[in-house]
Amino acid sequence: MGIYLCGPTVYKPCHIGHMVGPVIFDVIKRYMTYLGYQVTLVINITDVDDKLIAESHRRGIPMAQLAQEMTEDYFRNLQALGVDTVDHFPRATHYIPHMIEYIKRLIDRGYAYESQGDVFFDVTRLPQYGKLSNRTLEQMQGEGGEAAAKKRSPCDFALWKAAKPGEPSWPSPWGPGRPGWHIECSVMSQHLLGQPFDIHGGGLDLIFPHHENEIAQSEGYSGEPLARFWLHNGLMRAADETGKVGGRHTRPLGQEESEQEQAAAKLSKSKGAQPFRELLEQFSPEAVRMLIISTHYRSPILFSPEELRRQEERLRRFYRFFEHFEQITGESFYRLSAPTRRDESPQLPQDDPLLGSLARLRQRFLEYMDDDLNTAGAIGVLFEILHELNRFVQQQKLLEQPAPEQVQRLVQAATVLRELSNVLGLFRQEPKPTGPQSDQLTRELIDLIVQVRAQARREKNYALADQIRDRLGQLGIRLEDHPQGTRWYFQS
RNA sequence: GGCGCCGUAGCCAAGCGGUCUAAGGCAGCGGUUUGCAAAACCGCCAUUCGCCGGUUCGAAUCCGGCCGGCGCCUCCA
Repeated sequence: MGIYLCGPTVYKPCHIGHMVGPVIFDVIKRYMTYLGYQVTLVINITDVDDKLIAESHRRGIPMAQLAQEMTEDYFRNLQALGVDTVDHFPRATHYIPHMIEYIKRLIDRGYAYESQGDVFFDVTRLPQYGKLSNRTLEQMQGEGGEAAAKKRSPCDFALWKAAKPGEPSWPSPWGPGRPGWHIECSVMSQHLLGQPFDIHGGGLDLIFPHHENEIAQSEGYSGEPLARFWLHNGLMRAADETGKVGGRHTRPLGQEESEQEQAAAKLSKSKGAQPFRELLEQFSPEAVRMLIISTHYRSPILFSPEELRRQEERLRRFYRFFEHFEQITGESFYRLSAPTRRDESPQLPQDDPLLGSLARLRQRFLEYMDDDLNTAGAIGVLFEILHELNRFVQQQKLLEQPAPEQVQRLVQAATVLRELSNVLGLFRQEPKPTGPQSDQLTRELIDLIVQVRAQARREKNYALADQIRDRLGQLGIRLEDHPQGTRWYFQS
């Protein structure tokens, strides 16, 4: 099974919006693999483009260097998020000869024409043009500006652009130039996955013109469909000035809309588009993954710091259990080995109250995933599983006096959580403390203070102990006293 | 103007014709527990799904209108 996702144009550091598609498709690949499919996942890198040229001129560095830097930024961010299921990251500039051959064939077949060193796709030759985005040539304005004069029809789009002085270029039968925006996806997807392949994905904003034009090129080239299924993810939007997440903005009837009430806007058009690596200084990558998959993939996601904090809070419920689990069993939850395939998952005894319940919850999780990748519903089930596990720990007093046979049942039950959270790419390793003050010295100093406080508590000097806890709390460090000792963590 | 999406509790969010007097989470409120907190556990927190009509034995779910929000319409994931 072949999947192709449109990746970034690497001219600026990527923001959180660029992470939505990769996380969703990472989950898709994980789930499909879990179901037993052999999946090849491709995400392309567009490393030649007008915006790259403009940015490289502005910064006074070669386009290739800019692209390399931004590609590395992109890879680092994907890695932080645990997106490690991608098989190929083809780069447009590595496919120039393929593209030239591809364009030549389109000209030969009468779908493209050369004009003053540019090559354009002739959309009038393809009656079905516009079928993906449900629009017709009559409805469209087409592109104005300087390119318009060279085109037969205003809706024709560039396959090859003649180089202007000072622009990076490659030799071609039509003179030195560079590829147009859409051609790399047609060429690289065909090269790596064949045509048609199974799923083509991208942001909702790419349906037109990008994907429409890919279809035109690919169908013009071979007469075959490009992809069997199209999957477009909702866009991430930034919350408004007030930081309010709610998009409804109810106000008393008759009251005028005030200046401040600006609606949430698309990230690329707002100041919410902070470089992703800066965001990671304040929030854990797992919170970002959680945010992305807590909404159905086709819906827009509202981004705000408040929302990410909420995700951190949700995750902490799981982390606390994992700590308890390790205390009880002596094993790390993160390293539990669990079935990696749906059909390898063992039958759990229906008559066991705990394990029978887990079996039903597991079933519900899978039903959600089968239903158009309802990750939000599936995560809801994960919380119900967590609740069952916590309840069992409480009822059996496993932290105080763990009976071996009950511990064994807990491990079996937790293995179900391990199996299912793997499918979502969650909890794959122990979370690192995040926050600007999370360096090692700080952590050791906090450990020291906590030890001193423990001594005070032993001496029943509760006034001092409480004062330390309060003051640390003011610094964003939260303490929890457990029978087994004190746990602390940063709270952003 | 054209094409399309959305409106569920204070907030986020699932639900897509009956099992919905609507999952799950955040926040909040009681209780168990705790030196006190926190966490965990027990319980509470939308008879109602933007508004108005219609279809149906039955609607948050389908249709129409209205109100409100958002995206795309040539280079944004």
